[in-house]
Amino acid sequence: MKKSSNPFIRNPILQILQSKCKTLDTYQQAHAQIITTGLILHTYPLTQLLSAILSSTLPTSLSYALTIFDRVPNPTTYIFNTLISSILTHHNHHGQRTHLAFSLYNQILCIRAIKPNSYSYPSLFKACGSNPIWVKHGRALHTHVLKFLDPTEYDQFVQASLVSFYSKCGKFGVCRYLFDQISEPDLGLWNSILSAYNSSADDTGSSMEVLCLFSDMQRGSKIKPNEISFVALINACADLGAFSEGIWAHLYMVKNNLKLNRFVVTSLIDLFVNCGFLEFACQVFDELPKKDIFCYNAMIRGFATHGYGHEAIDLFNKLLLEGLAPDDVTMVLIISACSHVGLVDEGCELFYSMRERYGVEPKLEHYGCLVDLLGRAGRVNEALEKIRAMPMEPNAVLWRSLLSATRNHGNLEIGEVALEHLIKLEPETSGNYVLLSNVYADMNKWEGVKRVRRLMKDNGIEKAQGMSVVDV
DNA sequence: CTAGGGTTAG
Repeated sequence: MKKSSNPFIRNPILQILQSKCKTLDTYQQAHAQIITTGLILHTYPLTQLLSAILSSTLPTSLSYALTIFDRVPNPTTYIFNTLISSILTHHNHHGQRTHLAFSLYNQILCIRAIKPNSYSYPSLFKACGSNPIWVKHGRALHTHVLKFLDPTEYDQFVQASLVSFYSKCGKFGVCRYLFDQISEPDLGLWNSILSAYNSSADDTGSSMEVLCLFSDMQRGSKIKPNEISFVALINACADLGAFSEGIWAHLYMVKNNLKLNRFVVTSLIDLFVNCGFLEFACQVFDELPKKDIFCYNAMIRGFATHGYGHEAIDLFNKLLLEGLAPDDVTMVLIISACSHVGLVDEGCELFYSMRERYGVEPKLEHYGCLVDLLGRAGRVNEALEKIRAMPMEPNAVLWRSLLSATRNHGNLEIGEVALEHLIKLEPETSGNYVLLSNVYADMNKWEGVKRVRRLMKDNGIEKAQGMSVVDV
């Protein structure tokens, strides 16, 4: 009933906008008609035009929309809100337009006749959560919510976006506090708290918490979990290795006709891989019609961690054939898969071509793979050269990888170099001193042994029990 | 009246 009160809903010009109009020309024609018919003076048609332009793939869409907007004499909150969320959802890759969205929000505050409403906030909180630069602004925005929204406006959308925002900046206590204040959370809110505990997965307690929350949600029985809820649940099961709970989730989804979409399948692959059922992982992977890089990465990781390096590499080639772009994670997985099956040259080749061929900038982890690759193959000198030529500071993982290569292939000199660096990076780890001392002993460098003992004393390290530093 | 939230790997 209420929808029919919108007099513009069946307007043919607007219907053209809502259909697929692809070229700039089409938008300009619609724009011209909206002006000549006077529709431009009405908020709704104007907003339709703006959001159609902003959701298009035209390279000039943002500036075009802003040009139109600049000529609007008295923009309403509704227009601002649409503009803000369209910009954030369609033009905010890498967060480069968050600033623009905030300046539009500020304009709402500056215009005396209007004020923000509950639609103004969710997309802004979402943007603030996705980039640490904007966390401060998100917190400030929270105070605005309390200041400008009256309790009836403070709805589940705003609350869900707040819970999710605080979870992305690691404030899980705040998430829980906000969530517990809500007497009847809707599905979106349940999902935001489930995902919040899901992403704090550094302690297993939070995965247990996801299982508990999930059953709390079901106890009320008013709320039916959807795909998003199950992604959180299955991820938690994967983290805990809770195979039977995971299987239950999988079966529930199938029985209740929930879609095994790419998010769900990725979490199922992790579950099955972590529980040691690689065949199940393959099965859900194969049955997924539209795979993205995340699914592939999960499946490649599955093969690689179970020792199937060649299958991992085959899958990598399949992903390329499908026209998907490998990302930095793919490259880590695939280079280390090469390393594990002894395809040293192939691995090096992948490393050296990753920037040019796949557009992935080598990061510290990739150098780690390279060092591992060369080190396992006994090319210890070469590995050291690579570490020295890296554009960033090598970390302890890298030096340790080199160290273990020197131990497997008997190279005391480079072992010494690696340990010197390890001791600098981790002066607290007594084992490093012990190993270095042993290296010196093996080399008959007794003054080295003495130096290590002095170094230990200077750094306040006691000999660990059961380990002996060679006595001179 | 119209608009907004909750999903992806070491």
